[in-house]
Amino acid sequence: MTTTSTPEITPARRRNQSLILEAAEQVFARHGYRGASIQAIAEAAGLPKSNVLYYAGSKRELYVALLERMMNRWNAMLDDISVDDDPAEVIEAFIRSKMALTRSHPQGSRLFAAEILQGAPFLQEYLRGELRDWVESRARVFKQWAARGLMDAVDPVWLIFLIWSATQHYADFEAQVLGITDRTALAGEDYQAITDFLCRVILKGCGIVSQRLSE
Amino acid sequence: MTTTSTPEITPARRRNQSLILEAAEQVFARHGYRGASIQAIAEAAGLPKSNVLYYAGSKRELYVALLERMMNRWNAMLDDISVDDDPAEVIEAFIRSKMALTRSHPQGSRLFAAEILQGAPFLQEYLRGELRDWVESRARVFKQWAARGLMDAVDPVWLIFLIWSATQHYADFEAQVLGITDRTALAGEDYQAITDFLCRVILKGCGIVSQRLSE
DNA sequence: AACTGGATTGACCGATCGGTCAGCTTTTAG
DNA sequence: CTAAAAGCTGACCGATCGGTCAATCCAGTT
Repeated sequence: MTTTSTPEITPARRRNQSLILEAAEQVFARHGYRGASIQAIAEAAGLPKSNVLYYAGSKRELYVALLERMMNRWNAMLDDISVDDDPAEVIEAFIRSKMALTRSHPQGSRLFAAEILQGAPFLQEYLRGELRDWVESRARVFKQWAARGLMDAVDPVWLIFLIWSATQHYADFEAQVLGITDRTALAGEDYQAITDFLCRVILKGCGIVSQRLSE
Repeated sequence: MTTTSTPEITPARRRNQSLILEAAEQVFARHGYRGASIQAIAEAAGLPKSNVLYYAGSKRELYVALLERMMNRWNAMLDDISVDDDPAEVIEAFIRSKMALTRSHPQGSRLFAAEILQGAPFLQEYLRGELRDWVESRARVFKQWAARGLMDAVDPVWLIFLIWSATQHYADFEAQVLGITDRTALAGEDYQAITDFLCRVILKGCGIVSQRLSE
């Protein structure tokens, strides 16, 4: 009620909350919901366990807050499309923005993967609601493009899953990618090369001719 | 005495070991190493906790045994190739066998994913050794094919990751796939359609002309 | 100086964790 | 048959789990 209007409400509060969120995202992503312990999160944040619970409320609330933050990032990426758009542009932008999300928020991506791996107990509703609707609306446009001869008549849903999986892979399986390529981290140019590769193969593979991707 | 006329060496032993392995694979895949509890495994197997430990020895031993079983399945899939082989045949067989593994052993695939998600603490050596060698040998052949004009000059390692991720997705993200497609399980014809889709898009996307994939 | 309301944390709770072990039952060997 | 071996499991152990709480701390305000 009696909110201090103009200045900073709580200087240290935001800092600690941010510390906790980042630490929790890391631990939940690595060990899943059950495997994560508040003690481990507290140590990663450099705070006592009680302080983590003071800000987070409970383990469940903390986990849900992290999922919501990640789904907001995800939703911010999903803009609408129309039949009159250029398939090449739309699908390339789709691949690039998904890859950018994977790259900018690898922990969040892995958190999402861990949630799905354990059967999506907290995201069932989102998957069967919002996300399904979004996929179906895209699928309809893809089919219209195919009918107009702008791309091959591939199943749009499998295509969307292909793009999701191929990009998501570089967050979820980072340990494998780094181990096999003998790196300690993927550089910006690596992400650039991978994104270009995926755009090229997927667009060509679906018979989408792009005037912007020369070669 | 009059129990079995069949000459099995250990009747109940194999049965219980099998029960435990299947139950453990399910629980480890869902909740990761730390999140899995022996109690949960025991309940899934329908045995008392002590009995699980009697056969498994320890949680770690059980987990390692499951990883080894899965890596054996994986290795059984990896046959050698030569420059003189047909790229279309080899890569299509690659996609199909990887998809068959995903389909026949989804729990094992998810177990592998959970292991990689937590930073591959038990599989580091395998990834940086055997598997890296295998990828590099394949990569060399792919490059030779490209030099001979049999396929586009794409980076072979990104291509291998594309195939792995696109197929692995249908085990690891099964909950998402089922939620979005409004199914309770993927049917055999679904797997058939997805596999055909992936072969078609990836082969075409890499500029590999196959005489067997008509249309 | 006294007051105050949020921030902080050590101590503690019952539940569950992985693992041990003594003792029971069942199977096998002689 | 008996005895030894193997299979099995309830009871229990110290450690850790998520969570609570009372006590303390601290920056403003009066």
